[in-house]
Amino acid sequence: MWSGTLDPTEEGPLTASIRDVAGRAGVSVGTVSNVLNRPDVVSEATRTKVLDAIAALGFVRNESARQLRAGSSRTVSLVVLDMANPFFTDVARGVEDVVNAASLAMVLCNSDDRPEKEAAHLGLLAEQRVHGVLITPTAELTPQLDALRDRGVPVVLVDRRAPGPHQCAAATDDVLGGRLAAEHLLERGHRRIAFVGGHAALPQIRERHAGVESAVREVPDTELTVLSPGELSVAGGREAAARVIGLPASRRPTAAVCANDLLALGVLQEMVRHGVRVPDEFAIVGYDDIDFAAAAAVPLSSVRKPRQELGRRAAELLLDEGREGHRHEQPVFEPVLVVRESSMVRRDVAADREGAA
Amino acid sequence: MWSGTLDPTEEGPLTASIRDVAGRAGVSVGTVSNVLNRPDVVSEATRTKVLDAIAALGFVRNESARQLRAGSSRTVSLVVLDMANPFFTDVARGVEDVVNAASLAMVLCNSDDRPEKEAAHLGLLAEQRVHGVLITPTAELTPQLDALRDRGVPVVLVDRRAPGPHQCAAATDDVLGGRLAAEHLLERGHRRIAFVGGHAALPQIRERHAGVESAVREVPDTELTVLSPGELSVAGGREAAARVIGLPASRRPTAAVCANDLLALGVLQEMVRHGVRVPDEFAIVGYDDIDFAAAAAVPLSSVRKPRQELGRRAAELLLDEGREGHRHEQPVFEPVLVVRESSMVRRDVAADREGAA
DNA sequence: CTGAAAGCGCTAACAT
DNA sequence: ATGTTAGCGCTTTCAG
Repeated sequence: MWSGTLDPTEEGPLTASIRDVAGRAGVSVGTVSNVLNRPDVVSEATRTKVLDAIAALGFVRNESARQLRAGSSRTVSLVVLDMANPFFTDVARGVEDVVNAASLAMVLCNSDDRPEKEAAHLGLLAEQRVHGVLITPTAELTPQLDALRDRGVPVVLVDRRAPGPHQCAAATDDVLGGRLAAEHLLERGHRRIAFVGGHAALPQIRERHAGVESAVREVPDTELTVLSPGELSVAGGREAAARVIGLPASRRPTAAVCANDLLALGVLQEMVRHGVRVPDEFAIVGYDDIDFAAAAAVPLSSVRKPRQELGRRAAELLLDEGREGHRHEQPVFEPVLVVRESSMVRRDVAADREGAA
Repeated sequence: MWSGTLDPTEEGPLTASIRDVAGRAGVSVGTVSNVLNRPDVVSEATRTKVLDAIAALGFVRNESARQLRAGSSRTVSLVVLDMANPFFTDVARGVEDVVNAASLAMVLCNSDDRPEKEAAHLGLLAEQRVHGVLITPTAELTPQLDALRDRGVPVVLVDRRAPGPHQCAAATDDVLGGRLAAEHLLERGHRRIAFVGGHAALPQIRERHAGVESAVREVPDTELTVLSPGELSVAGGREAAARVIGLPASRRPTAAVCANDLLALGVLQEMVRHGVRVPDEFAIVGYDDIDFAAAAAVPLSSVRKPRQELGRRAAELLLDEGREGHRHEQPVFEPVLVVRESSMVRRDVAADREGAA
């Protein structure tokens, strides 16, 4: 016999449970559950009865209860370094496509490039028994990530190479990217080049730096100035540019490779503000090739990464982790240099420079 | 007597429960729960015993179980129209600050301006018994929102006026915003003005349009051309600009007010691509004043809204909905016009224009 | 201060 | 095809 809490004549103000539905439809809870999860196994007649009751009561499944039973949630989490960086929202778009197609939900977490925030998020995600975690970690890898993996939660690194073979990662060849940017500037005749990075703890940044450095080293009589503004943002770029401008002319770089486009945009702004002509007096190459790069005051040359594809691939790897006989994969995408106005030296200027050299 | 599933000598590969902890610490589950939730009520000695067991087992609370018991989750959801629009990530930042301070988590959902996606998200959120929903709804208000509210889930509209007094909303005076933009262009001597909106169903867009229209109407011998590209994005802006360029010179507008900055950036790009000089031949005013507006090829004039503040305020209202004696509030923020180069006519050109008129 | 036990809503055996 | 029931992990009375 059913003894629900709801008077069947009036719809309760609060949430109806599966038992209320069963009561109203005159069936058992098991049957209601079947209607919800295996509709084919229940007769047409009772199914409509149940569906009617559901509609009448405004019943909505309680996901917590499902999860508790199932042991894990239907949610995949993407933890990014900077939600405001379009690079990451593009990655997120790729993730979302794949994850939604698998009828899972994506939740976006922002670590703000701060380990404490990252740790807090990972803690919550662990408590929520998320289905999997996609993450671009801050600086060094947290032990929390291993802990998660130990508990059986798939973890895939995004835009970051895996430190070992025991995990999946979808990354970009950032050494190559840095090299492409630097070689381009060297070919254009630049000899004093700046690398605008962030705090050097981030491996992606270190790799880009390494690429730039090795390219610059291969050419004689070159000089590399490294700048590390406080954050990888437009403000950080402005900060770095201000420092460049402050250098004595003899040591001042004539071009910069920036570790991302936000920095590049900031450098550009500050240069323009000080009347430094870009690219004639100072050339700039960004990194990521976010959409705004092409729309900048001076359209920005940039090292393009397959942003959505990175997210998609990472998500696919994550979903595969659950399957039988999964093998960890670590695809590395090749970046491509997109040359725009910010690094195109006009012929006359180039000639001047050669004349002076 | 305890009968857990874990051999106390080895740490289980899977998740330990509160019972395992209790077993290992030699106390009851109630006590473990107390250590977790009301540490002050348990003696120093047992507390450390329990804490040790927790550490040894790598125990992590199961949030689903907590939620099931509590009836609602510790999560607030923000549903936005376009995750890739920096306006919304700025709003999200404001929300996050408030929500985290209340030790709740924020999850960001992207409706992509599509009612079906919005509906799908709201459905999931209902199942998850979220603590509250902040939303910039697509077009007309979904019945689902009322349904959520009926179930006792607080809902606050963001960047959108409430249709009635029975809900909270944090909005901007978009009629004023549209008017500010249009008056500015009229003062600069423009008489044929374009309004670049999206599909006119979005009330925010309609209001901006209304503001522009009323300002234009007040001046004799003016003409307003309305363009409605497919989406409120950079691509949409390019599309609109292409249409403007296609108009016969006699009817072609000399300036545009765009419904958001992405559109404005698109218009700018397309104009530049066709050799139309901005602002001399075509002036542009955007809307939202996202950070990238100032960094555009031609720095963009824009109607500034308090983006983070909008998010913060909305989140505060949401949190207040839970409290005793809550009164619905509908703050309306005043936008401010920020004039930059994209709408500054050079003196000589202005003189030409006057001479011609 | 601690232990015992009920129950949140759901699913999946198992029984009918 | 449908009903019955155990139990997922946790919190919270209520006893002791």
